[in-house]
Amino acid sequence: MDVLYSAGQATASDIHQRIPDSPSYSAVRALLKKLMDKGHVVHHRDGPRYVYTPVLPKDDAQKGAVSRLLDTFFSGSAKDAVVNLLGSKPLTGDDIDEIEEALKRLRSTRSTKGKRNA
Amino acid sequence: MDVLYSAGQATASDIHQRIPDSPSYSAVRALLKKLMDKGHVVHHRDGPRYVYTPVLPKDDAQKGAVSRLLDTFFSGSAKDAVVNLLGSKPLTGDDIDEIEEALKRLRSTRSTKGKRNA
DNA sequence: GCGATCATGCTAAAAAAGTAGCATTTGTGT
DNA sequence: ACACAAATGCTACTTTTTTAGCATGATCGC
Repeated sequence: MDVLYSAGQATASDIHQRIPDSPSYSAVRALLKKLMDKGHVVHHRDGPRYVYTPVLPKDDAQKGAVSRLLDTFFSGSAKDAVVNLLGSKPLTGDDIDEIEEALKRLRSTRSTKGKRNA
Repeated sequence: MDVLYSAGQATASDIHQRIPDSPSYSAVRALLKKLMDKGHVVHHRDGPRYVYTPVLPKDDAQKGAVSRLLDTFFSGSAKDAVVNLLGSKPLTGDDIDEIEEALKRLRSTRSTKGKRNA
């Protein structure tokens, strides 16, 4: 599913190739069939092969994944996660500016100005 | 493993209880034994039971998990993830202040002032 | 059209995970 | 000390997953 969400859609062999230490091609195909049965993915024909697509919209899956990560490693604190992210990867000046703007928007959204708590 | 990283350490029944839709207690115990064999967790006695602890330090596991999430849902962009996080959960004013400070520290670290790119 | 190639549909077998249950050990409370 | 509760060690069994392989159907190049 990670591959599917990352690529948007993929064929069986795509998926097999993009999984590090992946099981056999047979296993990947069997899994895809099971995911089809369970309704987690759909496929459509593209020439001689199937292209698989996740059913749950990416945004929804993302929400769940982020929430799980927050709970597991950041005690559910988005703030802690953000601070960690800021330190984990190099950001360009433009990146920082964008984040700054998002922060500004956040502040202006928060009730009336000057207040200190939620 | 999520439970272990979230709690720091846990007993078999802790883990069993904290997993939603969890398999049987037997399965959890069997899995823990396998994780022991593979060297992913260790345990020590605490009275009549075992307390399990992950071997890989939390920071390392976190790094891997964050990296995977970034790749799967944010094209590897920490900036996109941060912006998403800012919009996903309500933050207190203090939270925003802390993030602001982290941003400030980041800017001051980045080469000489006034520059626009990495 | 024809052969080669590639992906699928399917089957059978091996490997792994999940399950249940019980004997044994450890600790708790009376 | 004793009965009771709880967790482990172990074992046998069931279910699921993984695997390999082959026949069928679709596409591409010649």
